[in-house]
This record gives sequence, C-alpha cells and structure tokens, in this order.
Amino acid sequence: MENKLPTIKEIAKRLNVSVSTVSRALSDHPRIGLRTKTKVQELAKELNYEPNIKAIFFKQKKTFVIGVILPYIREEFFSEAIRGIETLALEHDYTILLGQSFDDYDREKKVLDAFKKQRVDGVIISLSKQTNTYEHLQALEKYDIPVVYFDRVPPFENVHKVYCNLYQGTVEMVNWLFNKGHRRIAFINGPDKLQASKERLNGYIKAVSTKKIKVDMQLVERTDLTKESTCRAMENLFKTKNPPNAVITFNDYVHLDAVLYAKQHHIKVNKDVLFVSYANLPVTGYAAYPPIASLEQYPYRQGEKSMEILMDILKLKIENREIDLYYHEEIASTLITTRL
Amino acid sequence: MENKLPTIKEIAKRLNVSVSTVSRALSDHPRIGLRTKTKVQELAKELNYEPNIKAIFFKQKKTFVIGVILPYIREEFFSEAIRGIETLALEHDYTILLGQSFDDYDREKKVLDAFKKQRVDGVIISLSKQTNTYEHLQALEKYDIPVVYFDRVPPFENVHKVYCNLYQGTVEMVNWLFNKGHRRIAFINGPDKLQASKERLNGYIKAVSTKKIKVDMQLVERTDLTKESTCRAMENLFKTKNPPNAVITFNDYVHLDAVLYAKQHHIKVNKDVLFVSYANLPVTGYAAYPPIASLEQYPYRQGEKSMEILMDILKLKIENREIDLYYHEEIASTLITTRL
DNA sequence: TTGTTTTGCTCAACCGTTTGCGCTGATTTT
DNA sequence: AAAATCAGCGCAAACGGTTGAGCAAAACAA
Repeated sequence: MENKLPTIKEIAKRLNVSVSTVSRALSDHPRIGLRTKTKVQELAKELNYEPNIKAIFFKQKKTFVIGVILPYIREEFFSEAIRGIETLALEHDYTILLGQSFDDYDREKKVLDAFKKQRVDGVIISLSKQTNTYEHLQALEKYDIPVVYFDRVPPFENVHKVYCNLYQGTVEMVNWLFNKGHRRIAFINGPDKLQASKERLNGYIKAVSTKKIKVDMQLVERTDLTKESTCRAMENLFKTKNPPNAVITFNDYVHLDAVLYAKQHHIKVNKDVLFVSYANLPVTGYAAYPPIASLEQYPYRQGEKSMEILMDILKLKIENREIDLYYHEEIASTLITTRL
Repeated sequence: MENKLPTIKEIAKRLNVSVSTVSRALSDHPRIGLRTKTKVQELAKELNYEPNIKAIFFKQKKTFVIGVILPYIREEFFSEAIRGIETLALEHDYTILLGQSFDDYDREKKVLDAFKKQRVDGVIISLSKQTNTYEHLQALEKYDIPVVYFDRVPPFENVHKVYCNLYQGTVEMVNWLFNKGHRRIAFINGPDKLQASKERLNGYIKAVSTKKIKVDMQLVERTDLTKESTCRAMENLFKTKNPPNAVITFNDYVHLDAVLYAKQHHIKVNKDVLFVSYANLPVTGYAAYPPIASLEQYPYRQGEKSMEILMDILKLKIENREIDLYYHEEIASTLITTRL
C-alpha cells in the first residue's frame, strides 16, 4: 500500500546509471545513446514515473498553477467563466486554484495571500464589489505574478483586462425599449465601486438624453446586489405617482429579485412594466418571469480569453521578453430579446 | 519592479548569519539567542518574507493543496458544497485545486491525473454520473493520497464518504404525498450508475409497497439528467391513459425541466399533478413552479464535513498513525414543504 | 583550577530535478 | 601513428528550506 511515487533516483539506481542520464534520457537529450534512452523510458513507463512538478519548480520557477478568484461561483455568469478558464488551462497542462471572495474585500485579500504563498504562476480575477483599492493586487505584480482582470475590472489602463463594453450595450437596450414605445425607463444600477456600474450609467444617460427626453434621476436607483437592497430600489421606483413602464436591472439575479418584488406588490410584469436585464443567464429560462431582453456578455468567452492572455504573458516571461503592452480585450455584447 | 521574493538566504546574508540560524530563528527554536532572533524576525517582517511552500514540500512532503472535483459547479448543490470546503480549507491554511468532470468519465480521469502531478495532499470528489470503475481513484490511494467522497459516492465500504440518507428521505416523501391523498406517484430517477439512484429507488419501492398499493413500474422512469432525457421520461409518464397525479424528480434541476415540459404540454402543475423533488436549491425560489416539497441535503454541511474528515486523515498521516477505519458520515436529510 | 553543562551558532546533508562541464573511450582526421 | 573529434555518460552545483550533529565560548559546579 505504501507505494511511494517513483523518482528519477529510483530509476537510476535500478539501471545503474546516474540521475543526470535518466533526466536527459527522459527529456530526449541528443547526447544520450539510443540503448540507454529506451531502457530508461521503458522502465519509467513501467513504474508510472511522473516528474515531481514541485521539484521542477525550483529550477524553472514555475508551478503550473494559476489562481482564479471570483465573487461567487454559484452565479452562472462566473461558473461559465470558470468553465472557459478551466478548459483552456487543462489544454496547457495548467491547473487552477479556486478562491471565492463572496464580494468581501478582506476575503479577497486573504485568498490572494494564499495564492501568493502557493507561488501561483498567474492570477485571473473578477473583483469583489467592495474593492476599490488595489494594493493587494499590485503586491502580486511586484513579485512578478501577472494578473489578468475580467468582467469586473479596475478603471486603470495599466492592467491586463477582458471585459464587455456595457456602455454600448446599455445604449442599445434603451434604444430597444424606446422603439417599443417606452418613455419612462427606470434603471437599477449596481455598486458604485464597480467600473461596470459607471459604464452602464453613462450608457443609460447618453441614450436617454439623445432621445430628447430629460434624464429623470428619480428613475435611477442603486442596489448592492442583495435582495433587500433591490427591493428597496423597487419600492422607491414604484411608490411615486408616475412609476416607470420599463425597468433595466443590473443583472439577471437583480432582475429575479425585482420581479419577485413586483409580483408581491401586484405590479403586472410584462404589462404594467417591462423588465430587461444584463447577462442572459440560462437560469432565467426557468423563471416565472424571465427578462424580456437581456444583454449577453459571453462569460465563457471572457474566461477563455483571460486564460489565453495569461498564457501569452507567461510565455513572454519565459522567453525573458519585455512585456511592454497591456492587454485590453473588449468583448462585444449582444442584446438577446424574447418575443412576448 | 523585478522585486524577487525574499529568501532565507537573503536575510542570512544581510545579517551575516547562517541560513540555518535564520530558519530556526523564524520557527522560534529555543537554541537561538533572543538578540539574533528578534533581529531576524524584524528583517523578515520588513522584507515581507514568506517561506516558499514548494521548498518546504520537499522535506515535509506536503503541498497544502487539496484537489476538489465535482460534476458541475454551476449547479447550486455543488457550488454550495465548494463553499463549505473552501471556507474550512482557508481556516486550515489549505488551498483548493478545482476541477469539473462535467459528468464525463474521461475528463474526471484527466483532472485526477493533473491533481496527482501537482502532488495534492488529498482529494475530495463527487463522482461523475458515468463513473462506475474506480481504478483512477485507487491509483491515488496507492500513492498515499487520501480520497474523500461526498454525495455521489461509490457503493463500497472501504472508502471515506459523506452522503445523505436518501432511502429514508424518499420514504418520507412518498408518505407525505400519500397523506395528501396521492396514489399514483410517479418517480423520475437518475442515472443507474449513481449509488444515490439506487437508494432513491429502494426508498420509493419500500414506501409504496408498505402502503399496500402495487408498485407499478410504469410509473418509474429514468433520466440521464439532460433536458431531452427528462422530457422523454415525462412523455412516457403522461401519454398513458392513467397518468400520475404526483411526480418525484431526481433533483431540482430535473424538476425544472419536467415542469417546463408540463407547462408546454398543458398539464396543470399543482392541480393535475404535484411535483416534489430533491435538493431544495435556492434557485427554485425564482422558478415559475417550484417543487411543492424538496428534500434538503445540506450541501454546505456535506462539503464542510468532507473537508473536516480529510483534515483528520492528514493529521493522522503526519503523526504516522495507522488509519484503520473508514469514515462514513451520514447526513440526515429534511423534507421541506411549501403550503400551496 | 579543572571539568561539565548550557548557550548560540555553523556545517552539511537532504528533498527531486535540471544542466554546465568534464571525463572516458572510440572513431575520424592529418 | 599521433592528434583531433565526438558520442555517451557521470559529477556536482543549484533551487529554498529543514534539521541532526558538531563546535566554540560562556556559564556553572566542584
């Protein structure tokens, strides 16, 4: 039972050659004779030899592990993203360390610390909604661990990031609602600290003001993404004498909570008011009232792209080439509409 | 920028002492003088020194990494389980490698292989629905990597496992339906290879036969958990002259697909027929027709417990104590009912 | 004073693998 | 036949940290 993993030493001893010969034979070095080479390789196969990746790390400074940290994997958006990341990682012989921040800044820091301890080769992160200071991430870069941000990205230019253009998508959403005849379009935005919130808001304001209707800030609410907060936003919107006839929510999960509130307060969904949203998650397919339109943000592709960029950066690092540019990958979003 | 991580050597050189002194000073060895000790510790703090965990691995044979592999993290059941695992892991200074099998046997094997390469300290796994051969897992145990199974566990006794007693839970479900007056209770079971399917079926048969109604195998269908397969099962159940007036589905995701089918085929949910299910996932709270009852299986607790057991085993291993028993943790399920 | 113990540190081996360099003995060149 | 070349392999250092053994100086006991 106590079957230790075979080492290069084992093989060397059994074959009466030196460890260096075994090492070279396994990596197909030209200076090793064919006879020895095959002998070694056969025994290696027989013993199910696998190089100890942690030992290799010493020489190569590589762990073949990357750290992925997201707010919640239970949200389909992020679990889809992980799927993209993981699939590409497997192809490149990388494995991923997972951490969830649960939208908590301190937890995010703690997890990143653990990643640093584990000497991950790189990090892919979607920021917590609380995060607006970045020292914990710059600390990684200081130690030469590259960081790729996706979806929830910081507002600077000097980082690698993958994201959706929500400004343009939001304009599209407002226009779509406008063309269907809606004029009082409410907007439940997300946490201030998220760059994506600002983009959404800018798109909203731009689109509305272009239509020559005055932007009514009474129609703009905010949620911290919890159910309670979303309900409060809904309450504010619908307690007025002039309630909205369309509501744009920050994402599909906010949508679900908003619609639940509407149902409980006898607001007729899809009649009194139309709901549109961001993310286009499969989960809404089972909902009592799915959003009538939702902005697809291609989380799988975002995850995949982030991993691709990270692999690129790591390759450049090995070749000791200067990384002189920052990757900014903008994924186009698509408004997916349902006919009623 | 190229700020290398500080090593013990660095500190030694700067302070003109040997590396061993530094090492011992940091681990508070009694044979090191107080003056040297504080000098070393201060400099270490100043340089943000962190021991290279991969180097420690050499001596201690530990990586402080455990591998977690599940079918799909997008299912709330599993993402909840991960939350339990991760939280406990963080407390014990462990980090988790994540892999998804996507219910595919080959992928499961591949991921486990990657885990082995990474020399994880242990593995927590919920099997893919295809898995009915276990060599790839026994291979790990052979190399002294302990494996803890949870939820989807193998049918042997000689493994560590955490699971819900679905036999008892199923009996409870059938009884509950019976007491509400239902006599034609259909059952859409999951893949044969899963132990949990057998338990459910046994519970169903036991409960029904106890009621002195003949078990009608026409009422028992099976799904491979895909939407198409679930729809086929539903079709078989409802094309008969004597359709069921209650349906038990394998889990909440199957429930959602089944209800979707019902809606599309003008079967009146909660009127013609009642739907009950397993898992009690939050996602059903937003569904058009949540299950009228669902069996809570406490995924968070299952994940947490699995991790706890793994930590136990690892501790015993360090102390070089014989691991002579197999952990079998049975979590009691609870039937959660909604009043209509 | 001498002998013994304690204190405070250094030396060196080790974990598994890679790699530059050097050493043989055989083959080719001159 | 002597010199140069080359194939085929071994030696040893290095990666970053731990740890048992050893050694000198200081502190203590007799």
